Amino acid sequence: MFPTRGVGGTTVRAIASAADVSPGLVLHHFGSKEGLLATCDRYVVETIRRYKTEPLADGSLNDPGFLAQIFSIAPPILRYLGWSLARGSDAAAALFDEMLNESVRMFAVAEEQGIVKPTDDDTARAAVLLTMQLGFVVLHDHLSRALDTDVFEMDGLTRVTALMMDILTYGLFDPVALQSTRESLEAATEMVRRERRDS
Amino acid sequence: MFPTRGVGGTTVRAIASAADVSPGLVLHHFGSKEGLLATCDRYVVETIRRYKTEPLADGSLNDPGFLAQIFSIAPPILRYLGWSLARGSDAAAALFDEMLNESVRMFAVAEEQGIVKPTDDDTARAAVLLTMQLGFVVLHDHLSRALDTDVFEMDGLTRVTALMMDILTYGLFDPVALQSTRESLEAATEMVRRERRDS
DNA sequence: GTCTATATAATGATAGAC
DNA sequence: GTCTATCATTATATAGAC
Repeated sequence: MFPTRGVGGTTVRAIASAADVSPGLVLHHFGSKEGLLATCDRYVVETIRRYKTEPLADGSLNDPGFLAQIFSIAPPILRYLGWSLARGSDAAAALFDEMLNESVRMFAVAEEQGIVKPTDDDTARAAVLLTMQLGFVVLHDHLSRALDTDVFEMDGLTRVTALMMDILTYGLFDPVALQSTRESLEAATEMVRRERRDS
Repeated sequence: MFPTRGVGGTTVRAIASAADVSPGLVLHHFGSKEGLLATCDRYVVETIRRYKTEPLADGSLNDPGFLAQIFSIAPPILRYLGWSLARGSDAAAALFDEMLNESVRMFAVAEEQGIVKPTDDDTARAAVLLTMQLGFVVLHDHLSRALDTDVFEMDGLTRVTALMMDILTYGLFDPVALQSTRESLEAATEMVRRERRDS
């Protein structure tokens, strides 16, 4: 209910009623609404941790059995994760950081093997990549609307993953565009710096 | 205040106090808290629309003067946009759809020019790309933490944009990994389909 | 563990004066 | 346009019985 109605929009009463217990019991267990929220955050993050972190972090979705499991639990868990990541819960932040470390480590290995080209900015590259990969988890609603499929259900998830891997493998922008973007960025930065210096 | 404290956590009183007016006046103007929220949503989306949509949608950041402007207004606007996109406001959804259309159109042109290779799934590719590009807007907090810079400020924004363009131009995964991922996905999908058929 | 009943506090919204 | 005062509602949380 939290991702759907928001934390303010989700009342203890509604939770209790959905669980077919009294509001008092909910508070008795979790201490407070905040306590319940934190427990939910931890539960979801733990679940994902348990089902392995790497597949999302490095894109190496390579075990069919594992994937099949993912498919079955995915929708509600992913929905909550996206929401949790967006609001910046402690648990989600910790998970993000773990995934980033994992990713950096794997890139270091891949670089050594000459599979990816080295950068002078590894952490940043891995971090940007991670936000790109997690983008669809957070924006699943918009993506689902655009594709007219629930991207957290098996078919949608497969389709999106394949598309994403393809983009991240071959790229799709023109090198010329990249160059001109770089130049524009530099020019703009200079422009602003000068303005700021002058004032 | 909405992106920072959430809609439930932002009271009309707090808003009024920040604006140095009475709570009554706020409600008098916007009718209700919901009304104010919707107005904020529209304002931000309108602002972005005015400062052009394309740069985010297609990555063609090519006008230094425009970029310089963006830098100056970016932080609060982008923060609100990310939040708005994540909670799925109507205004943000509309903006997403517009950006997607724009992107699809540009890809069609680019394909004709042979700059990007054709796909059998254009809309989906553009949509996935868009969620990847917007990922950092929604996850800016985590990215900023990882890079130890505010990615909505000029320097961070420049750095992230350059990195993202690079990834989207040259890619960085190994084609071998792509192939094995595809096979795994297919195998997993088959596995689940069989299971579902049997039960 | 579970419920009912209740305390307390805070919120969105309204009414009416200036 | 703007304020003050206030209402009515609703929410979280507590206390105590079973």
